[in-house]
Amino acid sequence: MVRKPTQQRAKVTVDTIIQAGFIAVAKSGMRDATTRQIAEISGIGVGSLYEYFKNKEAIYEAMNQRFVDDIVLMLRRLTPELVRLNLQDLVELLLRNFGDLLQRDQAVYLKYVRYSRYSPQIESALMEMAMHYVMNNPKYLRLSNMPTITYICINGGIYSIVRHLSSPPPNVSYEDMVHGLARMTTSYVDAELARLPQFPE
Amino acid sequence: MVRKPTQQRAKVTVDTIIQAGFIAVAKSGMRDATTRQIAEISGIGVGSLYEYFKNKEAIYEAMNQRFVDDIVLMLRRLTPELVRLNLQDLVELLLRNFGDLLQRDQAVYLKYVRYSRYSPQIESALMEMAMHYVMNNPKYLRLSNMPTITYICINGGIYSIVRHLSSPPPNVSYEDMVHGLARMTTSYVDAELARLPQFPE
Amino acid sequence: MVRKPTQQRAKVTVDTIIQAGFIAVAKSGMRDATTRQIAEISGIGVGSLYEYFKNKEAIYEAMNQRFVDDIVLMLRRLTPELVRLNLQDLVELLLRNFGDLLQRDQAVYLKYVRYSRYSPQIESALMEMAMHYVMNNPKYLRLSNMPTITYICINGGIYSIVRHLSSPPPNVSYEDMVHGLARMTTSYVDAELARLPQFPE
Amino acid sequence: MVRKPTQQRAKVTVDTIIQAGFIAVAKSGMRDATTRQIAEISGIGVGSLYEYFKNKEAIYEAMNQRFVDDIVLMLRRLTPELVRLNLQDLVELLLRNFGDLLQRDQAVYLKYVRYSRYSPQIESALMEMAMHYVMNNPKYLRLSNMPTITYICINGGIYSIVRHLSSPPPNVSYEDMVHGLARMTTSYVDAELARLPQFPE
DNA sequence: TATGAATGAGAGTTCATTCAT
DNA sequence: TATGAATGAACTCTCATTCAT
Repeated sequence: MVRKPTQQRAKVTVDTIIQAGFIAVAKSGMRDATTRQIAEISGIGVGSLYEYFKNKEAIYEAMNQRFVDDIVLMLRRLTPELVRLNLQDLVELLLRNFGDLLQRDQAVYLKYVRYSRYSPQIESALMEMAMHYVMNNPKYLRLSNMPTITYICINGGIYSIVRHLSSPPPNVSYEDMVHGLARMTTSYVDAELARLPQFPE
Repeated sequence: MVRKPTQQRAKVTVDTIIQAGFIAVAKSGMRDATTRQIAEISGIGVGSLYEYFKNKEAIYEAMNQRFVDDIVLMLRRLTPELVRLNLQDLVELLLRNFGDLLQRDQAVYLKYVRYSRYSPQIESALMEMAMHYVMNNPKYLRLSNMPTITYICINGGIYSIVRHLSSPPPNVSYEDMVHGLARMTTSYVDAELARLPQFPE
Repeated sequence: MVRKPTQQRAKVTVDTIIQAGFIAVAKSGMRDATTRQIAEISGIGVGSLYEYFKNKEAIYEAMNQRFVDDIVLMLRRLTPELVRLNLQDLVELLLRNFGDLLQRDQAVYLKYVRYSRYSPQIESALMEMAMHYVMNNPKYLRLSNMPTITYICINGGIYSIVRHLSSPPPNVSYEDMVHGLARMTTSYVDAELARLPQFPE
Repeated sequence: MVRKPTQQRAKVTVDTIIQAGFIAVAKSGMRDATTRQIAEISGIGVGSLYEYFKNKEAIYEAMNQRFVDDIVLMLRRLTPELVRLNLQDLVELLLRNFGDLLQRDQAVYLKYVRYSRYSPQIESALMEMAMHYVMNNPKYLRLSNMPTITYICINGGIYSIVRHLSSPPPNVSYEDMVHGLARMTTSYVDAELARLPQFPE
């Protein structure tokens, strides 16, 4: 208790740098953000950056990891609740949480997401959640083209929301988007279920 | 008649540079593509680049314009045919044409699209096409939330296709994507129509 | 004749840079000479350095090559004359020429030689000369320990001269050195000859 | 009596740092050895380096001093024995001791010697030894060009040995070197004696 | 006294842009 | 008009040195 644990001080500094990285990228874009800029925003010297990260690329990698971790964490936390909802509510809750994540902290994630490479970890977390959902709602088990449906709804949904948040058009509100995407998903899934030969739900 | 008019020679050189720009960006990414590289691919001197473009940014802008123009041109050409199709076929034809455009010339557009900013011109062209379609298929006039539907289907559809072409997952084929997106669109639209109070079609 | 050949202009610039490199190293030492300094002395921009050399190390390598080439050239030019002299005169002529080479151009070579790695090319050129000499003076053929003698006389001689030129002691003149090294060589060789069993020369 | 006097503890640390300096320079060269590296090898913190030395340069100076001291010490210890030997044996004994010094402790001195500036202290110690030798062997008193002879034999001898140890050539053994240098010295000195006008020994 | 995290000047290097030819 | 050698601002990264603990 006398002196601060080295471990923790370093952790804080690393966090500060990563956060500064997001701010710099949000401000200047990934291409034009400089190590000096990141150092300045962090409030530390350029040299210190290199005490914690091998090089600039390593900062970007840590940023990406942070982003991915935050999304995965959100998904894991939400899953127990999601699996109990109907599809419409699931999509709405998911999108709202996703939107909030993107917009917190001056929307740095929203601005960053443009530069982020697609992460298999996010993919896995989403798949895991989907599997839990299907296990709780076995009627969807009959859908043979689940992968396609999932791929389309997830990618289309995420991108639509991101794009909408980034530059919202005048005639479509965020509420419209959330409802719309939820309805798109449910109607698509229902239509696919309806096409199945027998035993309609 | 012996030598080509200056105007046209210049046009050809500009085209060459733009095409070289796409190749350079496809190869090195937008951040790492250099003017030297573009000049080399073009087969002209670095200095000459600046005869035709104010600076590097101007080349990127011209590239974006070329990309946008090609898409808009494709849309305009396709519209007369599209408006006569049912929704399912419309989406499929549109996506196939879009996919072809992205993949031609060593898929430079596909690699470029990651860096392209969203264009209101493409938006307009799509809206225009949609309007023509609705005028030819008046039943859709009753949909009050057309903007939302369009926004979602267009953005979601385009992004899903781009992502799929860029890194196709093992368990979803391109055919699956095209059919799936078409079905997603139709079922979504049909569901919205079904929700309308009276006079079902 | 109308325009300067590109080849030659480049050659001149490369030479200028190499020469500037020697001046910079002479002034600041190899460790503290900077690319900026070399550029300034050359009278060209920093960037231009990299038009002609991959990196700083490449400049140092070119400097070393230049140094080696100059010594080898001197040796080759001198050989026909040297082989006709007696040992005493050979050593004196060689050392004087070597001394002049080191001291020309503000003695940049003399200051540089401290940092130069030993070159097999110089070694070869000296050996070649020695072989020519022995062929013209067959009595030395009887020396079985020629390699040792050569190694000692060459290394010892060169280093003594370099050190003397770099910081001459008050009580030994350059003339003393030249004579002394010549006499050292001859008496050493003569002594070795004298030790041989029979047929004194 | 329980804990060592501060004075001595400091002495030990200084020694450790100097030794670490030699190891670092042997490993990375004088240009690329860093204070961090020296601290690491020492097993002490970077900051502590500056408790004992004003700056990096001071460490290098202490290293040089240590090197010089070791050589001078060796010379002083050897002198009583040397002055009783003939020239041939003197040179051989001296060179063998010098060679051993350079090669002990992973040959750090041998690797360091390349960077060491020439020391007047070593010079003096050698001169002192030479003077003792001449006083014990008065026949050499007649040599008027003693300084030149000494300068040449010492510099040439030392450098030849250092270079040979650093990269031994295939056809000259260390024994060859020691004998050769001894013979070179004796024959040179004898020849100079022989040139003197009268009273041959 | 001992530490090592923090510092920032300055290193090597790149590259969009210019301009004499 | 076409060129590419020349430029230098600005980048990433290193490391001798400091200082709060």
